[in-house]
Amino acid sequence: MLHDPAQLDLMFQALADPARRQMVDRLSRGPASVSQLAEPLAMSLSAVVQHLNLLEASGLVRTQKVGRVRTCQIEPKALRAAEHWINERRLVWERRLDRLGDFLAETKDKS
Amino acid sequence: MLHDPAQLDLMFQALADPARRQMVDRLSRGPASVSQLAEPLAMSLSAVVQHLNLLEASGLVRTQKVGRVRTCQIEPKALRAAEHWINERRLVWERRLDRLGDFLAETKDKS
DNA sequence: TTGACACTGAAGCATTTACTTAACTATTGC
DNA sequence: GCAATAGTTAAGTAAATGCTTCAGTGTCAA
Repeated sequence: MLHDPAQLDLMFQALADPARRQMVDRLSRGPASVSQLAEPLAMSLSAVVQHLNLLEASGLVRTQKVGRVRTCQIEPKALRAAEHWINERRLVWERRLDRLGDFLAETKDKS
Repeated sequence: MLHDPAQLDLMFQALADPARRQMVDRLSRGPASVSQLAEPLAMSLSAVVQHLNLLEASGLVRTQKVGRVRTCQIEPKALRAAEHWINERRLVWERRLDRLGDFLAETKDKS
């Protein structure tokens, strides 16, 4: 379910926005309420809630409401999925380059 | 220069689109021309060029034109930068959880 | 040199995004 | 109870995005 392309789509889209990345950054240092998340951002609380909803839909952030405060925290599994996608592609490419290097070295030896 | 926030912004934004991720995926398996990139995509060549320009501006893809064909390839350094951003945040969070776990285990011992 | 090929660029258009404000609900502390 | 707090929801809007089509520009091959 974590490698579901639709979910991956939501995650990368969520990470595409600077404000949302700032929120993720803040949350990486520990849980926070909606207002705490909003504090450093130059936008209305409402806008922050909308960003937060996206982050939650993407699976990157999990929240729970106790009383009137909603506490947010990072979901490292989701982060790992995005990380994994990138890593995979990079490795495929780099292995390719290695093989190419080996091939060139070999043909050079034989010349 | 790779951790320049503006560049990071462009990279995540570039990765947010499914078509562009598909292009990166294709390129991870080896270089390709614009038409080759376009082939599996259900959109005009022109649209593909526009996506490609974004990918190039983000630093994720490098291209060079020889004669009339533009050959594209992945820039693994850029991929690594995006990967690194995510990894960093995830690790900070997970280290936090570990410390919290240690703390809880300790206080439990003392009870 | 002529026609096909591989793009490129500009203009236009529909949709989505990132906000805003304003009105509202549910908790909490006094 | 009542005001302040914390968040939610809806509606509206301006700008950005992801396309399209069409009219090019070079390059190559016969």
